Amino acid sequence: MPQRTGRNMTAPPSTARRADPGPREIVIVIDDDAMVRGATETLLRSVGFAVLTFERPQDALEADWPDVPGCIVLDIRLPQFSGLDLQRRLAESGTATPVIFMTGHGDIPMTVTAMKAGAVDFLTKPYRDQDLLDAVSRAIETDRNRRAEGAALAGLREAHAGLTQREREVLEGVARGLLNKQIAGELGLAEITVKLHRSSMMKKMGLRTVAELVRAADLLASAQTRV
Amino acid sequence: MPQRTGRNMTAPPSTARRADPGPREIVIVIDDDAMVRGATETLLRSVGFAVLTFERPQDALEADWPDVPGCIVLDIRLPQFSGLDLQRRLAESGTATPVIFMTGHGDIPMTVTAMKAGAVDFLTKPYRDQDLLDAVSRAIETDRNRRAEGAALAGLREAHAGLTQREREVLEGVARGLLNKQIAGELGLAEITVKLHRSSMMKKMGLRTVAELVRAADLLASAQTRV
DNA sequence: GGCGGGCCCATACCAACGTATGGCCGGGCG
DNA sequence: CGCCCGGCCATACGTTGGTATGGGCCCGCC
Repeated sequence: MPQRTGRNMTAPPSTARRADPGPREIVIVIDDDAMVRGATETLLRSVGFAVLTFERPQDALEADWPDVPGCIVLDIRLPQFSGLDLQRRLAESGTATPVIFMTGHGDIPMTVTAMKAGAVDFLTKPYRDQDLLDAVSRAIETDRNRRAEGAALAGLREAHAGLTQREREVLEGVARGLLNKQIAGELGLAEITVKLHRSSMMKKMGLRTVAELVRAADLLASAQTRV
Repeated sequence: MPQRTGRNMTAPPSTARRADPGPREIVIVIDDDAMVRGATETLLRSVGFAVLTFERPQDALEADWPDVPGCIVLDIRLPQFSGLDLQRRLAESGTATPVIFMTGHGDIPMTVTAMKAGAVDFLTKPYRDQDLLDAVSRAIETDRNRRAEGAALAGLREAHAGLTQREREVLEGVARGLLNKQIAGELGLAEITVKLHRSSMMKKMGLRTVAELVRAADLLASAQTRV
């Protein structure tokens, strides 16, 4: 393989504005210590991860990363606001990228808070390189699964948004296992009208069987209530 | 309300062999320090929990607790084997009762291991009484939900076990959204035969709609793969 | 041997589903 | 204004689902 310009990023030489196809996997590293940032970046790059480093968590929040599987590695003690704050803010902004904490002087309550908030791992400095690599690999695998589910859900939500109100009502009735006749009764419609909405709804949602519809409706409902 | 014999357990004066209706909620306390056991038991009883205390984790494993919502509170450092071992053994034996750790001299890696293994909380001594009570309340609530789901699942599994092989095959086909005709083709049967198995299966499973069936089948399948 | 249960199939009938076609209404839009 | 679209309903027809009834086969158990 020929060498690229300078960095070992796997990006085409075309436009360099934004990460277009982007790297395959990315690790966001946040630490106020430049030495740590450099060492961590070197380590992660050596095994093929793309890396973005930030000194301050605010910078990481404002930057937009490539939309590929990844994870965040950060010290729990950081300038401005703590790693726990960042974790919370990320969750609030809908970013569910897995978070790995590392710290040299953390305490147990802090650890418990971080883990309960969904951190996938918590490393104590000094840690072995392999420990970080293992944790990052697991976290990225987690993110990959999360993204697969999220993509399916996003497609469903988009299709659901394209439904008319009536179609949504019929969808809900079918998912509850009601007969067309019963749905018609609830909505004050004729049975034939329900059939029409139902047929149109199934087309728009790309569903072909009641089984698919039930699963899709449950996915939408659970995502609704979780948020 | 008249006072009972001596203890403030809500048990009828009939047979005292085993906890028949049992207390409403139970907390298992495991600690090698008799003072801690006593103090913790007093605290928990004062707010209405039933409490069982054990000095050694082995005792807790061998004892059988009343089958009511509850949780386990234990020190992470214990004689014979550690709290982490106990947590693992409980999981292996199918007991998913929530675990709360408390410790005076734990370290972060230990905390991380415990949390990743599913501990619901991790208290550091000295803790405030209220912290323990809060953690216990949350854990019991978790257990209550887990039990509600488990009971529903157990009923499903029992019904599923009562099906014949053919009925299970038909169930699986219906859950995949296949037509009776298609199921018949896959199984090399006549369509009418599939209808008969299907009808019998729905009766045995206590299901009345395809929607219910799909959800039941998915629950069974997910529980299958998780174990 | 009889008896029950699982398994298989056939005929028959009704209910529910799905689709097509046509008609009516109201509102937004070029 | 005409047109389209969403919503509503009707008739009609073919498919699928659900149940009942009756029959046959095999096997284990009392």
